[in-house]
Amino acid sequence: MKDKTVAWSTRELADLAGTTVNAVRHYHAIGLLDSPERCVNGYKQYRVQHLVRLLQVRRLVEIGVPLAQLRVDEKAGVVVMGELNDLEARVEAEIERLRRARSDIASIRHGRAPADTPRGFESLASNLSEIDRALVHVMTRLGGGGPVESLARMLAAEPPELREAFSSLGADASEGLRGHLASRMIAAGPNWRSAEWLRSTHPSGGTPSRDRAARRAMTEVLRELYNPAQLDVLDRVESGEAHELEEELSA
Amino acid sequence: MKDKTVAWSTRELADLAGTTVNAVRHYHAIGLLDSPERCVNGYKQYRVQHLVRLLQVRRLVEIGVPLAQLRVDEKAGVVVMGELNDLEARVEAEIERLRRARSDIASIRHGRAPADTPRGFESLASNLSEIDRALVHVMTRLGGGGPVESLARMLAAEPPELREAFSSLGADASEGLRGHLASRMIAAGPNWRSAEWLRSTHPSGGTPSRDRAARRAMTEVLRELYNPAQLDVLDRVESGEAHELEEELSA
DNA sequence: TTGCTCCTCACGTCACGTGAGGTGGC
DNA sequence: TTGCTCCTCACGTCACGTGAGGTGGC
Repeated sequence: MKDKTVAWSTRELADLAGTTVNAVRHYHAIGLLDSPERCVNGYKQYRVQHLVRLLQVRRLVEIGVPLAQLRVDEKAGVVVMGELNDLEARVEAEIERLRRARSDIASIRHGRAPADTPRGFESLASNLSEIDRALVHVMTRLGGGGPVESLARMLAAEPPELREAFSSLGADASEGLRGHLASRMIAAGPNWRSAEWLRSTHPSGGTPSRDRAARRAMTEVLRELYNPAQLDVLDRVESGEAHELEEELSA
Repeated sequence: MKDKTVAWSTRELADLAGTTVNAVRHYHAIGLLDSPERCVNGYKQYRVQHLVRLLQVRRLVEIGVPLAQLRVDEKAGVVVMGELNDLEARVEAEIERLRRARSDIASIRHGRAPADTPRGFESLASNLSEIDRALVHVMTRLGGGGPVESLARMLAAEPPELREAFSSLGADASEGLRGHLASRMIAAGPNWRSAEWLRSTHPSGGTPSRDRAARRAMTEVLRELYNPAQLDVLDRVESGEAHELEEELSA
């Protein structure tokens, strides 16, 4: 019979294995660690077998194996019930997700943009009104996370004084003012505040019903964010652009 | 007064924002999303303001901001209560952790090693007995995650037939057999089955009491894993090596 | 009447962490 | 007696997911 001169308490075992007493107790609760003998006062007396088992479990946890995939076999010890293949794929996917997050955070910090700025607009966001930012949020999302660069380019190309003029246009702006602003916006290039972008970037990004819902939502959002005069200007810009396109084609 | 011709149900809102109805309800529960008006039948009627708010929250969740750090201000919208600096550091640390995990998984798969093999032993583990693997587990952990290469080198240098001879040594092996095996092991190079490694790799890796506990644990583990004959051989190897060292020094 | 969508609780998940309340040896 | 360590429940965490049980319009 072996001597049993040395035994470890829960804390000692946890320290030796570089983990916590709560983790040890948790592994007992889910059956990954056998109950050790008790001292007269009820204290647990862990031995080498428990330390080895605990180290095996901890190592598997370290590489990301879910505890639910572990079984204990009397002779084989701890057995993993899943494929390392799948585990590696999950870890890989998670790394990719976090890499994107880190890159986005860095861009947001670098561009001094609001924390919720969508990807691709970090350097532009600080120049936008809250309303325009809200529209960008909606557009990028309704675009299905698709090509966001064309929208960013249009935004970057918009002259600041023109953006300011549009943003501050009163709901009761005169016919002349509206017409003038519309002409300036047509001359300045393509209009980004338009559901047109949705049609171009994802002609059929999802199911037809999803597309329809997205376009209807876009129209609703424009109607909510801008006042009647601004909406009128946007209408004129859109039909004006269409008119220009026609002229170009017939030329 | 604005027309209210269009409103979205919970599912429609969730679909537009690319999330789930449960997430939307959760944001209501923790006060991140205002309750919308209800239709006569009790159905929720979400509007543009809710969509914008939801998109802001989702974007912040995407980059990893904990929901507990979000507050809603009537005019400023969603406000982040933490530093992006800290967030970036946390994400960075998590990426590093997962990278190590991925790299370890790849090594384990490549070396066809058991899933719980400690880092650095992936290519050696398949040649070890369960008992030797258990010892490696304990040693790497008690070494405090320190320089594991010297141990791996000693293991790699051990001739397979010698390892086999030691592993299969019966508890009642004769004096002659034990002496012979000890000589062969001394000749083969430094002995890895020894608490000596602990002393060399971390002369003071933690507090003195932690060091003492680690060495005592190591001794206990050896006594549990190997039989009396094997332990006797290990003793002889250790004192023999000391003897050799002495001779070397006096020469 | 059947299916479909919506609603509101209440409880589950995952790997532990955090007290609460009590014991035992110095 | 005070401090310290150990013990066992029971409940908390985080961001939702999952039924259960009921309603309303076609």
